[in-house]
Amino acid sequence: MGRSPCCEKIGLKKGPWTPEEDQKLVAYIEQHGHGSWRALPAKADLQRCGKSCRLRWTNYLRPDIKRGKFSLQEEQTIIQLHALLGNRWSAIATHLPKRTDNEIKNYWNTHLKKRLAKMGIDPVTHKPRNDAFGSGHAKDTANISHMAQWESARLEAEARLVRESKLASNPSCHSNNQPGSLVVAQKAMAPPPPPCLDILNVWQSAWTKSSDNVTFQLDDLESPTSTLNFLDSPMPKSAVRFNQAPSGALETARKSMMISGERQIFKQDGGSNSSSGNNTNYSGRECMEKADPTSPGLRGLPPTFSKEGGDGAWVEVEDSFRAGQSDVASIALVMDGLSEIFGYGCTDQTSSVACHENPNNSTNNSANTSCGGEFEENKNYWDSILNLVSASPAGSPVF
DNA sequence: AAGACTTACAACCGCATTTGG
DNA sequence: GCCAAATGCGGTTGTAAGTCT
Repeated sequence: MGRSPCCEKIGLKKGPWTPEEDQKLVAYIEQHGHGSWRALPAKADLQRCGKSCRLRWTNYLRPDIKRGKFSLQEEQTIIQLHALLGNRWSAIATHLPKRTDNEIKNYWNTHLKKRLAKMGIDPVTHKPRNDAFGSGHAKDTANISHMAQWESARLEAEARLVRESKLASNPSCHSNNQPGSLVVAQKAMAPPPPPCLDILNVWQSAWTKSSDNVTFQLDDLESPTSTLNFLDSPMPKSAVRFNQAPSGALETARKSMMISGERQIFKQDGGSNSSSGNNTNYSGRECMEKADPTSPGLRGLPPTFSKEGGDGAWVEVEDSFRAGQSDVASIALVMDGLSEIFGYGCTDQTSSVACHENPNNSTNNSANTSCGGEFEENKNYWDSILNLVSASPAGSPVF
């Protein structure tokens, strides 16, 4: 299907916006709202395409945008969320109130990425370079990068599911508390400890050492003989198992991972070529239905933030929340396909699941004791992630 | 002082996804 | 269900400002 240009290119201005143009755009939107972006330029007497107007508004002119230097906390948030989410700037931006995805992306590319690199940390994997598997061979590097991407996706999935389980277990939020998502969530509760937490400590230390708390002291971090106490970052079990994954399950998981829309989840899940998904308590479809925001259990959830400006804000919240729920559903599909790949079927982790499916079950509690070492070890990590999520001033439901 | 180089970031491009007729 | 428009998103580019030589 051919794609028509977003606007008539001829006669439309490009490049930096002038104050007059800004004024016209702001005045029009304040008076009428943006409505259709495509129709806006003509109505606002602007020689710009609608897309350009939209970008100018969302990235620069919107009144609820904070500009200026990023704080230490903002930097740490970006780093931590980037370790979880990768280059998903819009998702990261929802945790940084008044910062746009474009601004965060630029800041990452021009500041944070370089600093991490100077610290000897791979900004893609968030792991120290020249570690145990840093052989330098291109093939290995590619594998590591690939595995890191999957690991990142998995961490993201787990964070979402844990959050979902929190919601599901909160009776004040759910009129009908459904155990399904909890079961699925608990199934994902044993991630490897990420190195980013140590990185953040170093980051904070560098800020603290900084004389004026404004200039980052890279010199403190550059020495190859630094005493920086990075984790050893052993190859995660899941990553090791990655290469052993059945190709069918891998392909299903890959497809699921790409999915973000509910309709496509249906298509994929309902398709006859689905080659996995029989080893979880709830199928992706079932979980997706549970995650449907129109379902009674989720409909009662109130929006968690609002802003001046009326309906548009609420729509954003609703959309964000809906996206989060569909992501939970897609993750359920992923879990179907990845349970083998990422080792959820391994003894200790499934034990953890069993431990938490029924907290009142004494057998399971004892299982928790015996198998819960890893679970407990990672509890702090997840507390950190959840604190980060829940501490968002906007309280926005990103996951 | 001037040209080369670097940095920072606004803006653009194009693909993916969603929406509505 | 199909199609085109609208919108979202991430990667990339262009350029002004700052710094270096």
